[in-house]
This record gives sequence, structure tokens and C-alpha cells, in this order.
Amino acid sequence: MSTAVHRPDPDAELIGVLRGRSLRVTSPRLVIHRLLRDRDRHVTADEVRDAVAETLPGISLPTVYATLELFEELGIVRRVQAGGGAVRYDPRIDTHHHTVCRSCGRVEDFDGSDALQTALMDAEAGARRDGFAADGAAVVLSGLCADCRAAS
Amino acid sequence: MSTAVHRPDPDAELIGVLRGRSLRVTSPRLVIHRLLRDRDRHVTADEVRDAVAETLPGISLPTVYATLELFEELGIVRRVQAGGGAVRYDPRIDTHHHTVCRSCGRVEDFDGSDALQTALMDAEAGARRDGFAADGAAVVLSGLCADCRAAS
DNA sequence: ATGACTGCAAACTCTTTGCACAACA
DNA sequence: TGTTGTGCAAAGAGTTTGCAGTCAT
Repeated sequence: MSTAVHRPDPDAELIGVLRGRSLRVTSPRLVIHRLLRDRDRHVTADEVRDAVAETLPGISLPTVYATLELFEELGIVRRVQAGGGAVRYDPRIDTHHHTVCRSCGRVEDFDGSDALQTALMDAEAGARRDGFAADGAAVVLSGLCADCRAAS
Repeated sequence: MSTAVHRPDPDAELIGVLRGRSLRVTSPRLVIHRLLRDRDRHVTADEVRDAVAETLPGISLPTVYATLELFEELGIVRRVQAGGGAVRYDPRIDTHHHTVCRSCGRVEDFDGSDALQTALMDAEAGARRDGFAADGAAVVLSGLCADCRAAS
């Protein structure tokens, strides 16, 4: 039971990636990384700031943005542009899509069917044939969430 | 040859719709409507303002936004949220999607396959089953446009 | 010690709001 | 004439930038 690595320390994981790129291991990076793992839900920069401020009271929004941008480059989060409000950062890396409520702005995950996935890959291939080097497809369903529909 | 309506006057069309809702026929509405017909391409509010300013020098951005919002309600344009920049207003009402260049922000149309359309409708139906009243599906392919790829 | 990273403040872009005047019906 | 729509100015949300100081290496 000594070299148990069944559930690797997420910090250690991040530290490895940062070291591998000669980037510095700093408190904001560690704390934000933990937050993303704990929430496992797309969050806005503001939400990250508020949540992280409990641990690092001095955290600044520019640092949050810089860190999330870095994490995006590292493949730790994905930017999600859904609806008109703030950009979301999604710790779910696997292929999935989003619903956005036209009324309250709420954004939820939604897993596409295999057929959708195939059709999107075909669409990317088609775009490439036209000279556009597609590297990602995002689907956003808009409408009314259950709560807003009940309230109206 | 008197009652020729083969190519109905777009102004007359808009005027009819406005009258039908007891809305007023004003210069900004007519001129912006014409612009959208002429361009037949998704435009930003800023682009509309610049283009319309040639005809109506005093046009204001709030009026442009108000008019585009009205046109959206009337089903004349569709809001397109693609990439990080400004919202686009698309005079193409029929179902189609968009590519957005990660480098220059350029947005282009792209027609999905029937398979994609079917898969999206299935996705909407699935979301409805989960309580989300989906009424639209938008696909955005991100990547590098031909120009930006050539330049890199 | 050195340079990357942070925090602060300020700027910037896009969009909306409040209010008085103009103009459509 | 009575509103509806417009223009102006200003505010607002979200994000980025510049710079001085701090801290990981």
C-alpha cells in the first residue's frame, strides 16, 4: 500500500505539466485547478474569483483570466461560449455540448448522440475540404429550461 | 403588367409586417432592412451603423441595436453568437451554421448535411424529454481560415 | 539573482439604459 | 395630438493591458 497511485494527486498532476513546460507552480494555479476539479462544472471567471477568494483573499480577476487561459492551452479546460453572458470554462474535456436558457442564461451539459458526433466530424472534414482547418465543433441548444418554463 | 409582384418590393414587405403589428415605419428601419437585403451576410451592429451612416448620417448605435432586436423578433434576422467578438445578425433565416477563425475572427456560413440536421433535431427532442424546451440548435466550427493558415 | 507571475488600476469593447426631442399615425 | 421611435450621453458587463512589486526557481 505504499506506492498507491490509484487516485493520483491532482496537484501532482498539474505540477508535472507545469514543470514540463518550465512554468512556475504558484498558489493561484494550484487553487484554481483544485476548484475546477471539485466543481466539475463550467464556471465563469467571476465565479472562479469568488470561490478562490476564500482561500486566496487577494486573488485578482486578471490572474484568474490568465490562469484559465493557460489551463486552456494546457488542455485542462475548454472555453465555452454559450449565450450572451460571460464565457464559461469547462473542466469537462471530453466531447459534449451545451444547452442555454434564453430566459435565465443557465448553461447545462448535454451529451450528443453518436450520430451527432459523426455528423459533426463529417462537417469538419467538409470544412477542411473548403480550406477551413476546423479543429473543434460546438453545439448550443437554446430554449427555455424547466424552471423558466414552469415560471412562465 | 400592372400588378407585377414577381419581385415584391422589400420595403413594401417590411411595411406590411410593421403595419400588421401597429409599429411605425421609420427611416432607420427601412434603411437597415435594405442593407441586410443587399449584403445578405451576417453583420455586426457596428458594420450596420457604418454602412447606414452613408444614408442616414445621424444614425445611432442604440437605434441600430433596437432595430436589429426588433427584426429578430419579426423573424427577419437571426442573432449569431460565434467566437468572442461582437454578435452577428444574419439575414439568412434558413437553417445553416457557421465557421469562425480562431486567428482573425472571420465568420463564414456553412450548410450542414441532412444527417447533421437530423441529429440536431434528435438532440432537441432529447433535451425536451429532459425538460429543456429547445427551440434552436447552433453549430460553430472553430479553426483556422484559409488565409490565416497560409499566413502562418 | 533573475525573470515569471501577480495584483492593482485603468482602458477597452460591446451592449444597454434614461431621458428629452422628433416624427409617424 | 399622442405616442412610438430616435439620438445623445452615460452607465454597465466582461475582458484585456501596463506596470511595479513579489516570489518561485
